[in-house]
Amino acid sequence: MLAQNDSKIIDDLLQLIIEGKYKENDRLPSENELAIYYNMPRINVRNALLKLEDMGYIYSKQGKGRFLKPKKHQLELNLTGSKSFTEAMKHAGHDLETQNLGYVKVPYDEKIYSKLQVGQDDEVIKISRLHIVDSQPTALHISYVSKSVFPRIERDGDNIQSMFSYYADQGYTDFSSNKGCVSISFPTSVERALFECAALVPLLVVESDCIEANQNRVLGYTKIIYRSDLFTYVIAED
Amino acid sequence: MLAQNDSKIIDDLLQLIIEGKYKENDRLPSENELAIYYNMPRINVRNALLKLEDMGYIYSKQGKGRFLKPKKHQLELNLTGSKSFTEAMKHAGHDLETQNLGYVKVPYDEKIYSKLQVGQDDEVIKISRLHIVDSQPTALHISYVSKSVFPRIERDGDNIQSMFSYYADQGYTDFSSNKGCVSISFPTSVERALFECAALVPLLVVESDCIEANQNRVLGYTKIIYRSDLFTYVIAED
DNA sequence: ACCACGCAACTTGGCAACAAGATAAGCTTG
DNA sequence: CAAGCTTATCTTGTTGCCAAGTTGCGTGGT
Repeated sequence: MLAQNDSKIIDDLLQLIIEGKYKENDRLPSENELAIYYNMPRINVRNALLKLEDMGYIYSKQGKGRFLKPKKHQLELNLTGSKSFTEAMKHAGHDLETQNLGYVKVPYDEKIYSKLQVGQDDEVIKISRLHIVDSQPTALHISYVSKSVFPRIERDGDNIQSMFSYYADQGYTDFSSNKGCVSISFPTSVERALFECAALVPLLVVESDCIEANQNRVLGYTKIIYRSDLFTYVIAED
Repeated sequence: MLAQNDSKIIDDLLQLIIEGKYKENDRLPSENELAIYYNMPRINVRNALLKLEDMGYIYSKQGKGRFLKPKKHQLELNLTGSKSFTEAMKHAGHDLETQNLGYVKVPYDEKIYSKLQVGQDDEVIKISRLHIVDSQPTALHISYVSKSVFPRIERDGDNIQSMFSYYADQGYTDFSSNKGCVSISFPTSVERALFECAALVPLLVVESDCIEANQNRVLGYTKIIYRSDLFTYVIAED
């Protein structure tokens, strides 16, 4: 599909949307109107519009039409900041709720076990929390910790809200998190359900270790998944 | 489209692809095979596969089948680094070529003019360069400078390879770039052609000012657009 | 005059039938 | 026997038709 047949219409509509030519919940031109205007079969127009819907820009109602989805207001997030996500959101005056999604024992996985610097005979627990900012699910924190470092994790797992607080509770007071690797991915259907987002909304994934300062021991490995369309990320010192 | 009919198949295939169950250029199951397996009409399977194609994971050949697209090897890029993109790539031992895509005078735009701190009567020039790393277009640098700060820009515009070098050439030796705002977007058809990428490959956009240290004057405003699937971004000190 | 019903003209949603390209097996012909 | 053509059967690509939901207008009865 080198020369795509629906790229022109996507370009045009996207530009109109980004320029703000449509207001929230405005009706877009119908499939037939666009088909006539661009002189192409309706199915191509339709595919273009479905793509825009999957990207999260518009929604559709059978029998009525297609409409501009209200734009979520953007949160500002400092990727280089030393503040945790929780602190940063609260500091910016947002209403924050954290849902603990429970924990599971993960089967042996080379990448995760080596990140935690534990042997294959150790047990690794995965703890997931969903952060809801101003009633909007925005970030999913997935942390991996080993049972050897946190023996009581299976008792505490369901109640943890912030990993950093838990580390401190367990006696690890001096630790640092090296914000590490950033990548972009698309949501799985589970993530899509949690974030209440469309299928093609890109996610920004930040992976980082948390290292205890004194003994240089790895406390945990955390993957933070952000809905990329809700944030403007900032790279700068605090 | 709350309950999507093609999400299961996308989930499954994406997991198989990411886990590496298919080798490069391996043939995936045909539309009919998947339709029978998932017990859904072929068109739904087809739409799912087209989505994967647009995401850049697979390619198709009429009459033959669908195949796993070879994965580009990932470049490492330090977002917080003080090195310029050019320096960073060369330093990592990559073959780098920069194509100057020419310059144009831009019509008045509030955001750009205010970023450059120039009046509406000033002229602003947009200079675009495409960076090709190991024969692969990877990043697009778009810089805006004003004619009042760089009077000779229209003579030099076509030959600039690196903005930083040009700033230095023009006598501005002490300047700093605050890597600022990061966001994710999708390519326009022009960008898609330049990057030789699929329609739904997310782009990572980094916007930054360059400020002259002595007089605190804004030299230029630069937007760097990266193909997000070619990089693993790193956030850390050099 | 006014209300109710129905029909017509729109909207998006879904799908089946057909077209076109590729490949391999089998038949025909020299 | 071998070369070349045909055909059957795979693959993906395209198109057109009909279903379903919504709205509004017009008509007919009260």
